[in-house]
Amino acid sequence: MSISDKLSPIAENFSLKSHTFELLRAAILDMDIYRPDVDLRLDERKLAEKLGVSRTPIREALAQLAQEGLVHIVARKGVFVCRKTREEILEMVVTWAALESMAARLATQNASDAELQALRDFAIEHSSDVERADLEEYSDANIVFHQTILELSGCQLLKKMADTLFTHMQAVRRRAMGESDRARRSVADHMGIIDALITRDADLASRRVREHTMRLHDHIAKTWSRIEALGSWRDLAS
Amino acid sequence: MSISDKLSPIAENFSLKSHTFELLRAAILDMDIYRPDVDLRLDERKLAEKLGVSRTPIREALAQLAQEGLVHIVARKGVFVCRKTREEILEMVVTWAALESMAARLATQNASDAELQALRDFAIEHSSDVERADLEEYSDANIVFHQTILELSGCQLLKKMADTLFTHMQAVRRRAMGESDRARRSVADHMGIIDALITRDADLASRRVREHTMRLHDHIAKTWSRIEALGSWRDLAS
DNA sequence: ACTTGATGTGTGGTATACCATATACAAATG
DNA sequence: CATTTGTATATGGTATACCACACATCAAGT
Repeated sequence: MSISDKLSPIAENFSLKSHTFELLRAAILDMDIYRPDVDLRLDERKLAEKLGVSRTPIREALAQLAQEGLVHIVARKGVFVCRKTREEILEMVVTWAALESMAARLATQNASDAELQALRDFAIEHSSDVERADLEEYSDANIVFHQTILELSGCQLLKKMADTLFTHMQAVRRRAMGESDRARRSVADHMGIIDALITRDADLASRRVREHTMRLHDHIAKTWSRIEALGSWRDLAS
Repeated sequence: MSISDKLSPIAENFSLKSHTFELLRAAILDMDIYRPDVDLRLDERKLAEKLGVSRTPIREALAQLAQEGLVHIVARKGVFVCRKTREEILEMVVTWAALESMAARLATQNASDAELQALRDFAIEHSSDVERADLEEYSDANIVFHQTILELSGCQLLKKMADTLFTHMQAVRRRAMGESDRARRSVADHMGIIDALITRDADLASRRVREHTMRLHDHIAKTWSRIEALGSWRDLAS
């Protein structure tokens, strides 16, 4: 191990573009875009000034964010943070269900007994979060649970696409996971999923994951009529 | 209908960036990136000169293409067209199966009888292509068939993500759909899928779509050992 | 009062200049 | 001859200047 081995990662693959991209991405995901009074417009020059860089890397980062669907760029009008409609959110959940149910199917085939056992232990351990009404904690565990299934599928693309959907729904999730009876149901669902995985029942695991996620879908469909009223960037297209 | 309705789309939402993006995208998808001798490097200045624009829109378009996974940008090294490994291609097929099987499930619920009947007619009509050994024609019909299922799901996100995967596999598909016995099997599969859709059997339709697509997966897994040898952009990361 | 047009300002789109690094090659050194 | 080091050049990264358009404001005319 020479000294160069330790130093090489420094400044490797760094650029203001990618740095700006990460920064803006995090900032956008962090903001509560569904509050009616937030300003969705992003001013390139102000962003450039705030970040202490020129407009060029800002614009390149924004182009990437637009490709990812986080912002919407209208030529000669401006760039706006994308506020998702209720229908778009529902579609994201459906697509997520599609990806994760396939992941579960693959996991029955690719995951080791040890990995599944570890997942089971983890789920049991955090099931008490719900009893203690520690929903914050459980929400995190819940995310880890689902990410683990994607991971155990062995298909990186499935995980990557699901992760993208996940981050898009981050602002939404803060509100979705609400009442403790939904959490309680969630715990039961998770145990059912794990059982199916451990018994290597691909069809059952796949089905249970799908139905579990679709319950979230139905819940959002029923309880979220208000986002609709806020409108989205589409209103700008006259 | 006033005259302004007809004229409004002119120059609406046009920018050299988006134009360049489309152009480069089409060009990349059109090139046969798996020939060992092709140059995967894209020179910004040469591209700018060829397209008669400055580097700025080129770079913004390239940033978007990188986000989509079509090219890989290495800081201060260059931008290279992404050559997919066999494993990545297989993962794309798996993910595609996940998306389309969910689409089929939804289609049993959302598609009208008329739409399914039209799909059936279309499939029957083009089943003769295989008999006539017109695989070119059948390949196109095959694509339309699958796109229609995505369409009938009523979930635009499913279709959009599947379409993205589709275009990524375009260069691959030219080689995959080969022997006529695979095409014949494909016809039978399609009819089975349509039957399941018409009888509104969600589980069956979903399963048949998945198994149909996974047959392509297994076929690629068996017959494509050579792409592996070509290497990819990853070789550039020393 | 309403419409229409001129004008000014702000913002995004594009071009270009300049900087830093990677790379190749040449020259120097042992 | 091998190794190293300087240097030239090409190329990507960044900053900046400038342009065109959108929009607001206001003035003039009807």
